[in-house]
Amino acid sequence: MAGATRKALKTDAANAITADLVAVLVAVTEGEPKIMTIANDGALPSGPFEFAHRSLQTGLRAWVEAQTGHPLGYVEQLYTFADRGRAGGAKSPHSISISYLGLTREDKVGQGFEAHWSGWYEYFPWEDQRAGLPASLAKTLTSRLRGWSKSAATTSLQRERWQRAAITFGFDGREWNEELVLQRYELLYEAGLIPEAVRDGAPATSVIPGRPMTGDHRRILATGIARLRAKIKYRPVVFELMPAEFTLLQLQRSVEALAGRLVHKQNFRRLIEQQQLVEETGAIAGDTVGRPAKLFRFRHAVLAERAVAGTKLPLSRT
Amino acid sequence: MAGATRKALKTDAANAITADLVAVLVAVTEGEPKIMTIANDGALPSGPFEFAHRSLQTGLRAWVEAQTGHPLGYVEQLYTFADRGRAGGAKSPHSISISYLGLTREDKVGQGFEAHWSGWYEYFPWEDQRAGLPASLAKTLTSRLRGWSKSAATTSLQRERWQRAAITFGFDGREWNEELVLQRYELLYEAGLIPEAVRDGAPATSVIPGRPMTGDHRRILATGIARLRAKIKYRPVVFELMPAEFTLLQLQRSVEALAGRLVHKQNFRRLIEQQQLVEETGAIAGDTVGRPAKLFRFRHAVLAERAVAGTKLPLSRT
DNA sequence: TGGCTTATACTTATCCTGAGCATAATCGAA
DNA sequence: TTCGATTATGCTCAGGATAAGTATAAGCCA
Repeated sequence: MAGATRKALKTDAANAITADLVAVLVAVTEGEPKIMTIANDGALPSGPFEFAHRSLQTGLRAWVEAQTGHPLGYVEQLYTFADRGRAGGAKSPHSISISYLGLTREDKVGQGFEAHWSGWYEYFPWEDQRAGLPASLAKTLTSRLRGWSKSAATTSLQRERWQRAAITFGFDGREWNEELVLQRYELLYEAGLIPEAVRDGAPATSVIPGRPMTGDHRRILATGIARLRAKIKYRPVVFELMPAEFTLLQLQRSVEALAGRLVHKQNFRRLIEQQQLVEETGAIAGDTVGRPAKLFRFRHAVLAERAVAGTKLPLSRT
Repeated sequence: MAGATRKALKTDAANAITADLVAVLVAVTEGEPKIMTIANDGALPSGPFEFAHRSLQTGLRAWVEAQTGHPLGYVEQLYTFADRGRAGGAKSPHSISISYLGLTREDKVGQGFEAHWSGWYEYFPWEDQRAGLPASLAKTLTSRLRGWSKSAATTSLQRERWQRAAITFGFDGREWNEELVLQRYELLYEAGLIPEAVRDGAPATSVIPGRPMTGDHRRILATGIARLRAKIKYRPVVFELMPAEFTLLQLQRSVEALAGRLVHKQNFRRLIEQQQLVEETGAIAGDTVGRPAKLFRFRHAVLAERAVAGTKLPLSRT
């Protein structure tokens, strides 16, 4: 073991690999969450980690800025995986993908770039539960997943499969858990219900709606969405996605867009205000219907004042 | 950008690197959290990722089993970083470290290996708040951190530094947050109060207690502890560290050992039981002082029944 | 038997959360 | 001008979760 450790410290040319940096870049515009995509919206932006980069994050920031023409704000690492077996043949040169979640505003993106913004629910239609699922999609999901369950060999396996589907998708009167984005994607993959599964060799059944992506990119996107949905509840990261000034309803709509579900308006306001996450600018929002709303800005001081502070979701059942 | 993407898909020999797998292996024995260490307890076990490994996790499992003689149970990825600049010269071959958190039981480790178990509080004495800090350590910490704050150039910078110290360490009557392990470590590093900082070029001040490690290993350990402390609250991972049968007090002691703080006994039991995390075995613990306790086992069924279930910490202020 | 230790059942006060009602302020159409 | 639609905002209320404490049970040992 000490031998193994020492060996790792030398250059081991035989085990040399390359590293790719993959970015899930998120913005929210008019209550819709967007992600930056390339390759005709079929891939997440990604670039190689090069020697010139001083660190992984530096590398990521460097080429994201080169792509969008604007600096990246909040960045956090998502996951690292080795993609042999999937992309490329079994004997292809090894490569590692290191994925990141980045938050910006859509208006920060420059012109003249191949990259552009797509709505993230195009890739995960079932994740948008704000208005409930379209009846057709709901029907498709349940019937296909029930079919998959039934196709298991033994009764107990069948029960197990259905239980898993019911938990992740909130069937049988269970609650919908918006954080299980990745679990839902993986379940659908296993069940062979998405194009990527068919591409990777699953029997070609009819596939459910939702735009696929190259390689593992939709899985990475799922990871990013899940992370973000979890994070807004205990860290004030939504504000990275908001303009400098906003109304409480705009803030609420952004949170709802990310979480994919509606929240109780009054309780939402109570939480935001009692946590002192925002302060009034004194100005009033123009061009609105109904009673005009006060404008607020994020109180950057909270970052220094407290270790934790989030936007809990006061969920509404309606 | 499309160019950059395509470039990443080819082998770029010039940017080839090697990847190391680093493990934070945790066990809890008699109410003390332990980690597996090598190199005279100065390093975490680590091994190279090799072509023979089908995936990163497979690689990790492979050589951990080779080291301990026993299979690894729960494993989760922690963080990936490129270590140029720190270890090795600026022009040394690039290498990436991918770190993992693994949970086992101490009795599972075989004999005849260099690796062995050390208490994790040897590396982070200030993280054990179960009996409060030893007065001497508490005094050292506050005075050194106050000194660091005072050494800032401007008054506002001084205030900022002290506020940060107060938040992460719970000074000035603030609450101690057991999850801020990494933030505390990084603060101490910045303040030049730990050996690693001096090694990396900080002015050689007198250093606070706590055993250092090679390279970034203590930082990785901090990441692992933080992750585990957060995770036990919403996923039933403590049970990975428990024997098959245990009393509720033993379970409580394990949780307290990991969290570094005490919990309210009665409320702890209520939480565990109402969540139906455990079931009675029917047996009674022997060789105890006081009234004998019932033995329990983990209800593995909860993993299938629910998406989330944790061991919330009913903290006691005493 | 009394004292020590741990286990376990209950009680209580407080705070948090979900939910709903009521009122205010604006615009536009009748 | 008034009514309705729409959004903003203040307030109440019931139920549940939480923190903390009290009380009792069941062993061991001197």
